[in-house]
Amino acid sequence: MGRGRVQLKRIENKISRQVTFSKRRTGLLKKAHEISVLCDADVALIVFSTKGKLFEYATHSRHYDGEDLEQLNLRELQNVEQQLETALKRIRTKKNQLMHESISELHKKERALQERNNSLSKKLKENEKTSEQQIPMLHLPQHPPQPYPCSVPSFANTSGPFIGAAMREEESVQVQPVSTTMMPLWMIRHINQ
Amino acid sequence: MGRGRVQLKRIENKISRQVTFSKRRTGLLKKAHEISVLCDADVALIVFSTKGKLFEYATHSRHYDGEDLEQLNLRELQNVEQQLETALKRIRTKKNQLMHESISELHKKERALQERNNSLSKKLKENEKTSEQQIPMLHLPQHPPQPYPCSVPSFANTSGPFIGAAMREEESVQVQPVSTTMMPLWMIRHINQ
DNA sequence: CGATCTATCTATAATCG
DNA sequence: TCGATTATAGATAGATC
Repeated sequence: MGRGRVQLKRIENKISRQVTFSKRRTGLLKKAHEISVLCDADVALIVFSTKGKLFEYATHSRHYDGEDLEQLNLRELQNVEQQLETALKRIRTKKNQLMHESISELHKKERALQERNNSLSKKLKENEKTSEQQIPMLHLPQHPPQPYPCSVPSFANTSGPFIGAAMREEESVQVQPVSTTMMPLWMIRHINQ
Repeated sequence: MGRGRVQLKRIENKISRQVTFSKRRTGLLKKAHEISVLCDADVALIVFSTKGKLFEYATHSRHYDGEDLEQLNLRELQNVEQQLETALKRIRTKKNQLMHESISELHKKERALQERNNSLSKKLKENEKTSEQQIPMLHLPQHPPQPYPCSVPSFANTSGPFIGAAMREEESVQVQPVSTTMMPLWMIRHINQ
């Protein structure tokens, strides 16, 4: 639109990319609003600029801040509570599974290294018999002989500081097919700010 | 667009509303895609038809289904877990507060009714002295004398079946100002399908 | 329902202040 | 960085199949 055909690729000129973003963002929000009104549809639209600035539109926005929470009746709250609990359970399950695998992997490596270590020591000792050189043993910090856990406990309060990292991908942009389970992960971050 | 100006209000004709929805939805998704590519922006767009059918676009979609969860590293999971926990805490706090208020309100009403009841009984007895009519006392089902709770316990597992109700509002649609805490409640429901 | 076809209406790229 | 302006590209309402 406007004076010249548009190539569908990143605008390299920073200035005009910024300008285009501003204009198209406005247009997009407007259209989102229009379709919601004209067609009685629920719409949620979230746009982040390259710099991370957030713009959004939503047909009804029952936020998670105190004031709007007031509006929710008990049944709604029970529903949300249930939903969040289920999500939390899944996240924990996955996290524990990953830690489990991680630990298992480390044990394996540890054993392998220990064996290697032993065989090296052995060879060294043999060498020492033929030479006069003394090479000190390497002492690795020793884990207590950890029993292999059947289930890893939940680590509810061990989260580190928020690292808003690496959620961008360069060329994976495309129209997604319809699915009811889709939700970009970074959206969740905005539940709590 | 097209042959005639558009009034920004719900299209009453069901057929053309449906058609318009289909056309504009396509356009909206396309524009969402374009701005994301042209301006290197992250975009998430979710549209529900009146009938609840879901359409969406997202620049990167790390879903919550098993497969994509695989991709998430521990740090990500810890973050999400923390976020969900915080959200859950707030939801519970609010729910408990509402129940608390509700109980308090009911107690108040109960007391008022009891007083009214007592005074009515009194009057009745006085009347009985002057007439021969016998009017039976009203027996209300009696609550045990409930102590006023300082804190209402959490009802983690009392949620009823999901009721996907009443999230629509007729005329509250408008472009929202930018905020970092916004997230429509109904989105959360889609975390767990 | 979708797809296609215009006539029109909108959005916006380029430009200037 | 912002608003206006304007020429055009693009979106789409209504109609037809």
